[in-house]
Amino acid sequence: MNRQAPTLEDVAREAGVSRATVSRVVNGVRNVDPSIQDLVRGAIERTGYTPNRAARALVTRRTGAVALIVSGAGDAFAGRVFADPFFGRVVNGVVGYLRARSTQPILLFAESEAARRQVVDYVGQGGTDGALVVSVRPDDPLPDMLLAARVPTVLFARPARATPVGCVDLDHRAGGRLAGQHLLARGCRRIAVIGAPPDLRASRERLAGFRDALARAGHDSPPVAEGVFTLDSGAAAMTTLLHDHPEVDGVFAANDLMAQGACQVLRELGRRIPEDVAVVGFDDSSVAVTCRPPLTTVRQPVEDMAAAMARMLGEQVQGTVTRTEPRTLVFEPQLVVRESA
Amino acid sequence: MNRQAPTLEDVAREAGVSRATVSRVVNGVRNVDPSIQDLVRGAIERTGYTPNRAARALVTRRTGAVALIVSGAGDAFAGRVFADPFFGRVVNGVVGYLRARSTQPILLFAESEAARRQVVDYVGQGGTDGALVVSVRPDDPLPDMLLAARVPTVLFARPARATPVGCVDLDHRAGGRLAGQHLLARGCRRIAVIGAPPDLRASRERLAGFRDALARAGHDSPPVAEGVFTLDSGAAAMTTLLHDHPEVDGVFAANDLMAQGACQVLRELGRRIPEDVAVVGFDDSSVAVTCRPPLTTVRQPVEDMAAAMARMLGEQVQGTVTRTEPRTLVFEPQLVVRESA
DNA sequence: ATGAAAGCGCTAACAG
DNA sequence: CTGTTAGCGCTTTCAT
Repeated sequence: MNRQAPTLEDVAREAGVSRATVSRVVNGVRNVDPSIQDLVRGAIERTGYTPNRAARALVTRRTGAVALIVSGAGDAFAGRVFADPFFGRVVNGVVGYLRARSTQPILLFAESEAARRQVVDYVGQGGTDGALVVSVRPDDPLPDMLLAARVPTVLFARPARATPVGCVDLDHRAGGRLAGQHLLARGCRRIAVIGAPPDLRASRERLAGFRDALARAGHDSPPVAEGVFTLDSGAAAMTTLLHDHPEVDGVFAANDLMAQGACQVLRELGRRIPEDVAVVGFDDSSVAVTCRPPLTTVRQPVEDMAAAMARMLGEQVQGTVTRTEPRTLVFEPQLVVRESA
Repeated sequence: MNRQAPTLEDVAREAGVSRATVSRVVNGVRNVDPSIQDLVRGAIERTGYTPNRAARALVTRRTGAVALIVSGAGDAFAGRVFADPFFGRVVNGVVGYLRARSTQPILLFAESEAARRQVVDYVGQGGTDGALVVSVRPDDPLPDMLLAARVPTVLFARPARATPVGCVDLDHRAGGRLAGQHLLARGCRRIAVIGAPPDLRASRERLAGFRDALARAGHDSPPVAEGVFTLDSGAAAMTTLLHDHPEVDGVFAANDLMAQGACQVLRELGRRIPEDVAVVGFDDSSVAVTCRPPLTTVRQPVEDMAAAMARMLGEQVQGTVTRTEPRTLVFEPQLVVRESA
């Protein structure tokens, strides 16, 4: 245990070559005689050499790691994040992309003011080469903090305030429209909405798109009950809706989790889905499949968006000096029809 | 953008002192004249200095970061992990403990052979000071790989093979017993079990404890249908159970997610919970509360266990040369009575 | 194709 | 209490 980890120097001595040569072999640089390569590889094997990340990062100014920061607020934040299948899809998308490029994805939680500071310090001090941020709150200060710390950053979803930073986003309005058209097409006439916090651009646009669709078909603007993306809040909103509009025959929920909550309430009250009330969700997260009945929903290509986010960051980090404008990549939603509508 | 990040040297020049003094101020070492401290702090402010993590880690041989590795297998691994509220509790426990010690918790996913290699490289090359591992599979090779790479490691749950490594675990047998006693006490007589993969020690012990309780009360060993900890598998197991034993009046599921699946099936078939069939889960994860009806369950003090795991690792990393035996810390489960039983 | 040498930015003895 | 001096382990010119 006392033995220090072997260094490049040790390997060089063992192989009878210089440090530089060993370094070249380790990093797969050409211009090394094949026989010497074997020699070195043998020595590496024997010594059990492992490069030292810190030393390498110090000179290359690169860590080979990228942070995926889930940012929001509240106690038991991780618990909430882990209860929402949406994040799983983001992580999968990012991890899939980064693995193939032998970059280490690192998941960080910024759940409080103190945590934000710690996280910004970590990446700002060169703990990673850049940051991918998924914010839960619209007025999240994290992106600005990251920018101030000169950390290459890409966001999932455009921030409320215009910020000079790359991001990927969805055409939420088109998604809302898709939901509205579908409900109309299957004959619903007394339609209601379980909305989401209107301070989120995504919430507003989903709702606007949905209203669009109804308006174009000559329908009134639907009643809206607001939730906060959780199952419980969806159930509560559905209860409210049913109380005020017992004759409702179609519901659009701003995400799948709330749609699931709505379904639970509906079924408890003996309403058949979709016969009595049709339900459309949003996201196409994993609950859309496990929900009873499986949800018809507006699919957000989250994995693709996440991968694109990682790719954008990669380009920014590689940073050919060409300082390109931070772009926003907008993806198109898609209606997935299952049983609930 | 071209300006190099300021270094200790720059700050020293700006403040008119030596590098060492600035370093002392930055690291809060005593023995620095207060007036000079102010001088230095001013210079830091003006230059916008941020310490370089790599340089610091290189000399201190410490990163101030700890990896929390979620290890398992399968496509869309992150998706599954994020669908299981259990992990959220682990993360919360670890994060809570580490934050207070200004250590950066880093979440890593080891979902495939390649990923495992990458992750072991990352931490083995000094990317973090140690690893906390939560394995999904009993024969996970990761702990051994970590050990071979000389990474300080602590596990959540004892591994199948004896491994010289610290871990925290639950008295699963006692937990099973608690569930059995409760079902018996509320008058259930035709009891069945939704089990979990028997290659997991935890599964076997929960079941053994449950059987214990029944046996002591003079009951036969209950029928068992096996699931894999997911909602779907719980529903499927419940369906099987009802088919083979339609008269069942009490069910013990090896985790909450499966219990929830069971509840869904039961309700669809018109069985009232707990009047017709009482259901007891395991874990007391967040679904226990959101489930309809809320689940009576065996609580696993996951947050405490996770914090203890982080603490053990901390002690190991600080490593007074005293090489203590790797211990296993065993926690006691607790019955939480809600509505389902 | 290989080696020698100069740091990367920081901490930690050791002097003074 | 402060400054000087060695490195930590690695990559990377620049010679050879």
